[in-house]
Amino acid sequence: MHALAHEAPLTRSVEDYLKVIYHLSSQGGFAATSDIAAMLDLAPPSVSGMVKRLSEAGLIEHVPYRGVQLTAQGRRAALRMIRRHRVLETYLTQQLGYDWDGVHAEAERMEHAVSDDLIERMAGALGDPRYDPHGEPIPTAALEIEEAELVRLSEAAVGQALELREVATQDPARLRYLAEQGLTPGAQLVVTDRQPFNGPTTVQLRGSSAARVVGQELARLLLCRPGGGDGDARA
Amino acid sequence: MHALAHEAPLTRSVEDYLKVIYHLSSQGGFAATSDIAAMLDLAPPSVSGMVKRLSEAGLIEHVPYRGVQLTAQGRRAALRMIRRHRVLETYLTQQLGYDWDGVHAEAERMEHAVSDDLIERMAGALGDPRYDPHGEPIPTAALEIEEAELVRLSEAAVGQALELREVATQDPARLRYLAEQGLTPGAQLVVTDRQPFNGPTTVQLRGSSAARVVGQELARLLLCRPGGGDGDARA
DNA sequence: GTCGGATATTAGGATACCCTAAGCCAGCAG
DNA sequence: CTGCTGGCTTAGGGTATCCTAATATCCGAC
Repeated sequence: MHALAHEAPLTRSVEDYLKVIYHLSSQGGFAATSDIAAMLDLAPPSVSGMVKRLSEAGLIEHVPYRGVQLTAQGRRAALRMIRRHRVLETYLTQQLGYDWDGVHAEAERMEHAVSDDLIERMAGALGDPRYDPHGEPIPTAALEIEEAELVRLSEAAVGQALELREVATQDPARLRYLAEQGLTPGAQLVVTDRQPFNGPTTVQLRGSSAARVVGQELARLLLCRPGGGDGDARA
Repeated sequence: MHALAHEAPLTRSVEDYLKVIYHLSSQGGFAATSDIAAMLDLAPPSVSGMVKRLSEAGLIEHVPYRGVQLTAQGRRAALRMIRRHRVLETYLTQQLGYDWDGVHAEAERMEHAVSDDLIERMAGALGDPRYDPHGEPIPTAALEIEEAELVRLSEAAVGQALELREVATQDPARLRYLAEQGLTPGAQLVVTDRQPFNGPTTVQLRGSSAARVVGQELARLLLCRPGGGDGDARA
């Protein structure tokens, strides 16, 4: 009989913690408290305190001096916030004229305030979108999320054809620059060159037949699906 | 040199207090702390504490044992919240299919979370509406609000032609019932009868040629403009 | 003109969250 | 295998908001 069925509603802080823990632990297993602190711009002791509360609430598992991981319950709560955020970003962009680089902050505040009902209405009005403006997959209402096999542009082999799928930053300046370069989700590209020692990657943009040189920092943010759309791609 | 130009951003609680103080003091001069407590569903001492902070912040004037009034600054902050709330209600109703009786709670939460920019985008998308779904006037972006001369249906003279302008409640059950009766803003009506001793008012609905009997409690919520629309009305 | 009850305020405490400063632990350097 | 350093946690405060219980004030009834 569902032990903690009626949890108290989560506070804004808790929702934010869960979201960053989700992101930090999505690759490796544990999220370090100092990384959580850095992401939320808090002092590490504040995180230790919250970590205790979260693990008492059954939302995370804490291994002292190692880090934290989400429980199933915590993961659900995190995915719910991610769905909210991404639906909001998509709605604000498509319906209210926000730019993809300015929409993050607004969604960040709204995601704590709106009802699930509103989110579903927005999603419905948009035809249940599967990706947000940055190309990130939107969890379904049932909180299932697509786990795509994406490679960072910084690691793609020279000669490979790719489709740009995700731009993994919310920084407005970087987003604006990348958009100017035509590097938005859906862009078809071929890696034509990479300089050694973490040097820049050069890509050919299909459609515009233009070349772009992308430094390593930005190339790491560009998540691509191999075999982009045409050319020799077959697989 | 604008003394307190850069006030700290107001908290949600403060925003809520200012809004109810605005409503409570809009008629008479002072809002009583017990009335504020009742409206916000708080214990009176909590209000006393907040009242002290608000008056230190220059948002209200407090006369001990009498009540509070908004300062010019507090009034501006209250009107800003009222604009936000009413724009949100209008947007949610017109763009996302909310009913006029269900929209209040959603707007109540969102009004604390969204940016002014979003409010103006929503207002723009709606063509800068002047009234919300309940007929209440929406303050302009410059925070000017229409002060209409409205009479309560419960006090209108028998025989008078009226236009229903505002429905002064947010209670979903009452709103739903009134909508079923065709009593929504814009309805044209004529008072045909009133029973004594705070008895019900009977109105004739133009257009539907139907009669409605409205008890005193509800009739007090229906704010009307005299000389409704047609018939002998000329003024 | 004083008493009593309603209303308001002060006193004292709880919670959730944040911080800085001080102490603890794990694992690598030697 | 010992000691140091950096990351983590505990200790101790601070703010904002709420509460209950106790006290103060106002005002109409008599």
